[in-house]
Amino acid sequence: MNKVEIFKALSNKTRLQILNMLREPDRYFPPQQAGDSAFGLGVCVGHIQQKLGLSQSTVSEYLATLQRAGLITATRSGQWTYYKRDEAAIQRLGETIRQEL
Amino acid sequence: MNKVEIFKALSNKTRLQILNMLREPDRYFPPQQAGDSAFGLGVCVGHIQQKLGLSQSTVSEYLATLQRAGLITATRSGQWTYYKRDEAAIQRLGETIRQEL
DNA sequence: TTGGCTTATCGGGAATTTTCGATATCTTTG
DNA sequence: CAAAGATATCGAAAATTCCCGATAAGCCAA
Repeated sequence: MNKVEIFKALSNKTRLQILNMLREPDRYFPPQQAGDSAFGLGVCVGHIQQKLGLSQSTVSEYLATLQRAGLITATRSGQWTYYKRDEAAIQRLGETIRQEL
Repeated sequence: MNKVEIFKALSNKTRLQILNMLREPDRYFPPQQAGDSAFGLGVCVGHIQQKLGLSQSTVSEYLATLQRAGLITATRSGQWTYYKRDEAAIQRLGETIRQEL
C-alpha cells in the first residue's frame, strides 16, 4: 500500500466522482450488455466517460490511476473493460488512516 | 471537510512524514522550552525543520498546507508556533473514507 | 528602539499533473 | 483478413506542485 500514490489518486475531484458513481452503478449508469447481469463485473469505460463528459483518453487514464493505487479493479470481457471498486482496499485505507496516519 | 484539499495535503511524502512525527513528539524531537511542559502545545517549526532537513520556508509552507486541510492545528506562544495533530479530524477522515468515499 | 530569533510570505525555476487529440491495440463480426 | 467499436497509450500545452533563497513580519530582550 503506497500511501502517497493512493492520496494522489484521490486528490482530484473527477476521480473522487468516479469512485462515488461506482458505489451505485444502477443509479448512475444505464443497463449494460448481456453477460454481465446487473453490474457484477463493474461498469465499462464508455459509460463512465459519457457520464463525466470528459475525453475518452482522460477517463481511461483516470481509471488507470485509480487502479494503480489499488482502489478499483479492472476486468476485461470482450471488447469492454469493466471497472469496479475494491471495497476491501477502501476499508483498509480508512483503517490505516485511523491507526497509522 | 474538503476532501480534495485533504487528499492533496496528504499526497506528499514529506507531509506524511510530518504527520507521523507529530504522533510521537518525544520520540522524534528534543525537549522544548519552558512553558510548554512536554509537548502539550505541539512541536515548534524549527524542530520539525531540523528533523526534515528542508528549508525553513518549505517546512512552514507544508505546515500551512496541513493546517488548511484541517489535519493539524497551530498555537502561537511567544515567538514560536507549535503545531500538533488534530486527532479528531484524522479519525473523522478515516471514518469518512470507510463510509462515503 | 534596535537587534536577534522564529515563523510567514513572496517570486521563481524545475518537476509533475491535467487534459486533450491523435494514434495504436485488442476484440468481435462479416 | 478487413472493418468497426472499445479501450489504452503517446505527445504536448497549460496549470499546478515542489522546493528554494530572499525578504517581511512578529515577538522578546537589552
